[in-house]
Amino acid sequence: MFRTVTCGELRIADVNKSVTLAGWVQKIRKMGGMTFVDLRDRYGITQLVFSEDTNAELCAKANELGREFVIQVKGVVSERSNPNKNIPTGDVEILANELNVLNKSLTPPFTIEDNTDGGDDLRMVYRYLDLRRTAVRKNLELRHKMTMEVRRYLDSKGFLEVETPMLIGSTPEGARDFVVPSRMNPGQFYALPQSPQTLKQLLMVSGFDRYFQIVKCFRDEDLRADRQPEFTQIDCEMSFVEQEDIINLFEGMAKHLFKELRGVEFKEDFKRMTWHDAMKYYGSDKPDLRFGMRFVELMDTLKGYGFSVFDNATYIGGICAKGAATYTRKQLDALTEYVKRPQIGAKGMVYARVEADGTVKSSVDKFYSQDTLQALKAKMEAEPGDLILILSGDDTQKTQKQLCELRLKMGEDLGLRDKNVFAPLWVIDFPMFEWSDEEQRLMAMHHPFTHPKDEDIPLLDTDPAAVRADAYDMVINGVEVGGGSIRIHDPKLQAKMFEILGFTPEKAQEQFGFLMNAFKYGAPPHGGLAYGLDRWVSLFAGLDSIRDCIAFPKNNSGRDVMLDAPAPLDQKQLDELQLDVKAKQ
RNA sequence: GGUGUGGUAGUUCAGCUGGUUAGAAUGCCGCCCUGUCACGGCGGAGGUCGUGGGUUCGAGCCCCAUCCACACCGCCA
Repeated sequence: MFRTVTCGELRIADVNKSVTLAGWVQKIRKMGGMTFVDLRDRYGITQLVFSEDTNAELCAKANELGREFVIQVKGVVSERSNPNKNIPTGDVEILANELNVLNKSLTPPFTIEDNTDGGDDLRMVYRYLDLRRTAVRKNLELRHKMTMEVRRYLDSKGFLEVETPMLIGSTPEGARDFVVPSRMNPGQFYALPQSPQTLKQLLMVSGFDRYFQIVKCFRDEDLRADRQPEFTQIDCEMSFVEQEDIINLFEGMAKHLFKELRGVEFKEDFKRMTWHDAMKYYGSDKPDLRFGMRFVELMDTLKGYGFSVFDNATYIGGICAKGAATYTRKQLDALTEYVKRPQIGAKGMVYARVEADGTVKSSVDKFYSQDTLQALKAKMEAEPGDLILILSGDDTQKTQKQLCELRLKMGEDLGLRDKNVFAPLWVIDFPMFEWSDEEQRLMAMHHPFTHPKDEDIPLLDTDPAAVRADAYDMVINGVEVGGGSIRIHDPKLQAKMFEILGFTPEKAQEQFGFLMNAFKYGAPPHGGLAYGLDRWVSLFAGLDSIRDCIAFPKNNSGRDVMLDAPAPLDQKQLDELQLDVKAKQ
């Protein structure tokens, strides 16, 4: 045994015990005749004391230690004369009588502390050192706890965890696949799953009526702070259920997780909002409901008064920022610049302040009488001290998206996006399809197996773009933490979907024949959902990036800077795979 | 594919209108210090200013190209 106790467990009650500890040297404080060493492992920090009076030779040895040396210490637990209230072990220290250096260490390139001096880049290169830091380790501990609670909850509800293969076939639709060449089948490729979607549906056909899996998924698309090329889903599917059953069960799971991991109890049902309302009032299919500032449509109020920008607009919308009338001209100009950035793309912004006396002062005063501005105030339900911000444009959806960005920015600036406040909701009734300019055809908004709303099925023939789906997303604080749908289990309806999506019957058979054939053998009605584990954990941990809750994440361009992957292959490997690599342009 | 921000000591950053020997903090090394816990004191070492080119009497600073990182747009059923 290298140790009898960890560095986080000794207390005042342990005084006079002889113990052996092992861990990393966090810090050495030399005081002349005595030396203090902070010994760290993942459980905590324990102070070791070496004194010239007691053992000069041992004290000299301790003075030779460096940061991150791995050592083993034997000694006696003793009460401190000066306790440290900041750490749980602060009442005791170890009077060392034996010191073994198990391994030396180079000086690490950054400090292993909560407030490290290391930048993101460097910490990723030395991720194994970064993971020694409490702040990062806590995130992985939370992740562990979360997967344990998920398994506990779903097991209690009768779900079976079933593994599905990582090497599967490429499917059209959706994201770009990561592919793996097959040596035994030259010129052919596996694809890594974007999700186990079709496999879990096959499990439903097999009669596993409650399935789940905590599983890696792979999508070869450009990355963001909340997107990794490989990420983890809590993937679930159920048979003999309707949308309501799924929503209830997984809302229950969300509540369970909030309670167990954050101590937050939701007594009420989560809000539900149709996709249509989410777009209308928030300009987003994942609205952040931690604050108000709902959009108010102002076409009737402001159009037709000679202000050509509004007169020519097909959409005019405003938000009311409570108490923000104190914004200076400089701040308003900065906001205007913000929405005019190419990423947002607004042409400009109109603002109106409600003064203390109730009058409205706007940036377009010369076009509008005070009466009209008072009508604006009434429509916006604005009060003295409020600031009204207005965007307009000739593309309703685009303008609403811009207004959404402005709303989020104002929410941020006014401190309304508190990380310790959670506002969950279900967004329901998604459109079945969306038009793709690139492909010049309708694409499935969720995926091609999504069941249309029964009452909209007739529209499949007449107006497919108007069809709504039995699809639902769970959104918390403006983050899509999960989503799912009722699936089609009728092969005829599925064939019709493929037809609308532009598949010939032959192509559909080639790509999805396995699924459609399976459905011929008695597919139960089924549906499911997948939660994004990484997003949940980062939400619970209050992180800005999901990278911080992944042990070994990839950077912005999909590289693992620690392993230096991806990398070229040896010619020998390429030959085996019968692959030719084009020279880089 | 696009937009923006950044790249200076081991690390995090400052560096003015282009002008002497490029600074601070922290880390590291040495000496001192017997109750520290962000210990303290004194001293020291440490630089391809991302890379390549250009403008200039003179470039960390200006221009062009390029690489890398981060954020975002497109993209991500």
